Amino acid sequence: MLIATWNVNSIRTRLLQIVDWINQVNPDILCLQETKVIDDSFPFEPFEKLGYSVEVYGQKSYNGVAIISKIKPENIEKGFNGYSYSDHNIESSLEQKRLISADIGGIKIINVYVPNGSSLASGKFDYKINWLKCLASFLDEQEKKGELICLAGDFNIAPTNLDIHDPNKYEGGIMASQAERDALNNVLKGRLIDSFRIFEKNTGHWSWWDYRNNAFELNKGWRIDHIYISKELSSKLKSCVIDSLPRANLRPSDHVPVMIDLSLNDFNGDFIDDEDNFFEI
DNA sequence: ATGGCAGAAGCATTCTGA
Repeated sequence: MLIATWNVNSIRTRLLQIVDWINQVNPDILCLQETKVIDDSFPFEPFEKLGYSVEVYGQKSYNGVAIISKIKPENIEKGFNGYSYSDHNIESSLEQKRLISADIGGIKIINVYVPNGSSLASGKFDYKINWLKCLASFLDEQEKKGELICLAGDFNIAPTNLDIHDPNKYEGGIMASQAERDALNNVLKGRLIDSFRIFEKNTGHWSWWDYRNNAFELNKGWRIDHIYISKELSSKLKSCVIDSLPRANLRPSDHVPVMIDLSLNDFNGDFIDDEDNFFEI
């Protein structure tokens, strides 16, 4: 079962590129972030024509997440459980549309768009840390229920200095601070593992390149898009790849897809092995 | 320290992102 995540930076602007990518790769589940559209205006038809179910949680102009899945998702939840807010200074009525989760093929798929935080001195940074505390509470609740988890999305955090093209320049700053890494580790709590690092121990692998300063051409990127899975699923993990090719498209998203392949005995969909179609820069 | 590039809203320019 192929599970992918992609911050597309506007579903409407990127629609044809996303459909092309689906046709090439044939993922079973695709988690999208930064759809930037209200639910009534989401382009459902192109995905439904390809046989996918579409679940969305969007808002005007900013944020927005969606799950595209061959198997019909069940127990769809949009945002955090109410209890998660109360301890962490986030009003549910002010919630930004950054999380959607569902049960698919026996796994709890949790699709997140973690706030960027702007800079460490910004109020947005406090929001980011509080949002990650809510996410930790949300995962505690899933763990209590005994769920097998796949937590995928744009985390806006480089987990280690190996995940930054120039750590000397950026260490301690936004997306690379100890406070953010601590907050992320408090979500993972050792119960979730970074799929990509099962297979690749070296630096030089990025999922995001700034639009500015020819960052992609110079390969000055960051690895901030991640797929974390329950430890119990690790024996099922066949691969994790970053498909950097879409970043070379005309009018690309600044992020590229990340995808894992899980071999699940009880999965009743198609098994496609597309590893040969992926390249690392 | 700042800008650079991109998208949305909406029609000039501002806000936001990372």
